[in-house]
Amino acid sequence: MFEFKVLKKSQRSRARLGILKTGSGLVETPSLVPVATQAVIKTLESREVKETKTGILIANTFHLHLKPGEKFIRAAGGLHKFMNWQEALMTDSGGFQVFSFGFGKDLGVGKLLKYFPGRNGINKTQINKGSKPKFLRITPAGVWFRSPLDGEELFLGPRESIKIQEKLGADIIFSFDECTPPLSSVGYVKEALQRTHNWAKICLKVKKSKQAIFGIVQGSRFKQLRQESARFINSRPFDGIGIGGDLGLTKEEMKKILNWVIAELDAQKPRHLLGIGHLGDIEDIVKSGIDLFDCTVPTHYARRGIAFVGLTKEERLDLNEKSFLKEKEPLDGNCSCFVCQNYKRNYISHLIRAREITGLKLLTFHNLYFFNTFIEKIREKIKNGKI
RNA sequence: GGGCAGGUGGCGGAGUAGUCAAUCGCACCAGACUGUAAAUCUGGCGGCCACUGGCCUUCGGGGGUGCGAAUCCCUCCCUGCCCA
Repeated sequence: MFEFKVLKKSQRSRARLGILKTGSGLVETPSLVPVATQAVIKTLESREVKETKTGILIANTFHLHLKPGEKFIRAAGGLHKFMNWQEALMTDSGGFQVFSFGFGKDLGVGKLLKYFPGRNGINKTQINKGSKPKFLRITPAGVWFRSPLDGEELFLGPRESIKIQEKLGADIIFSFDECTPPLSSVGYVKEALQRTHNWAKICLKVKKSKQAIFGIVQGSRFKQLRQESARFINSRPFDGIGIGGDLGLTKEEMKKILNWVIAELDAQKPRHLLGIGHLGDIEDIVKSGIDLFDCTVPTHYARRGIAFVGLTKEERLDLNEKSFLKEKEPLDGNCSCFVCQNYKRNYISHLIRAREITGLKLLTFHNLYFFNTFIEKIREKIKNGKI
């Protein structure tokens, strides 16, 4: 069962308020989708995740295929049962790993580039037509990876990804794509886009389950390719649209790219922006018309000791700093999360500095609650016609 | 009282005459992290400045020998271990 309903469209932007109905539960949109790569929000158990106002998670095909293997998860009754998460659930297809274990690893870059031409010895374009990553082999049929666990070769293509995702049994699955790096030439991206589109067709064809499936738009920072990809993916019978790949060098460029893509999409389909979601990005992407977005920032930063706080503008506290040992207030005086109601900065800082895992847990809990509350307010703003 | 070992920057610990303001680790400070990497990466870390360089003050205290010492000599103080 899958249904998406737009409840309200903003008059001031492309922002919209919606509701996503899955077999496992309702999700109010716009919504953050916290990342549970290994079928867990690191440091939290499912009941705690729910207490952070999270209603949907995304797990990862590639990682769960490697460990423990989809057959164990299927035998356990599927991901929901396996991880005791009865709410909505997505699985990412493994397409991002084509980038992160491929060119991303070779060049030591993320999908958002902080390097600029001429600096750090990196030129703007390093991936040209015919370029090949060192550690994996991209073929028209799919991708040969080397297992990061034992070095064994393994093949993941559209068929494999869908079969695995069917066994994992999330409510929403993604088509297998190639996430291109931010240093790609137009020639390379064109080539990769061919593959991604071809794989999208195969994914639709081989899927037998009743799971909803989202196609993924690629095309990097190139207008023609983004538009072409958006039209293509939009024209296929996907239940929703994912937008992936790199989104330029600046926030302005990201907005521009989202506008190119979203202008081509049917309004009734949900749009999921893959891997973006710093606090400072959220309002912008929502205004661009994004309904769902997954991001590791709240959870990943938590494990670096960073708490996100602040009523109006984003502030970060680095609890590694010794000075917090003196502070007797909660992380955020305006936050009503369990952590802010019960623990103070001094103690959390101590836990982080002492490398106690509970510190990571408290920050993870707070950050997720904080992000979800932030987005709740954005939904409120759409409802009230403010954005 | 005697013997041995040793005292280096916040801590641990290199260096044992010039290339030493002094390797390195920890701690500390600053920055980074966007379809996850359980704690990572980058930079700084004596002071001052006209800061791709220069100046000043440092290697337990004091005094020597050298053109030149954290490094050699004398002396004092302190620490650890062993003997009495």
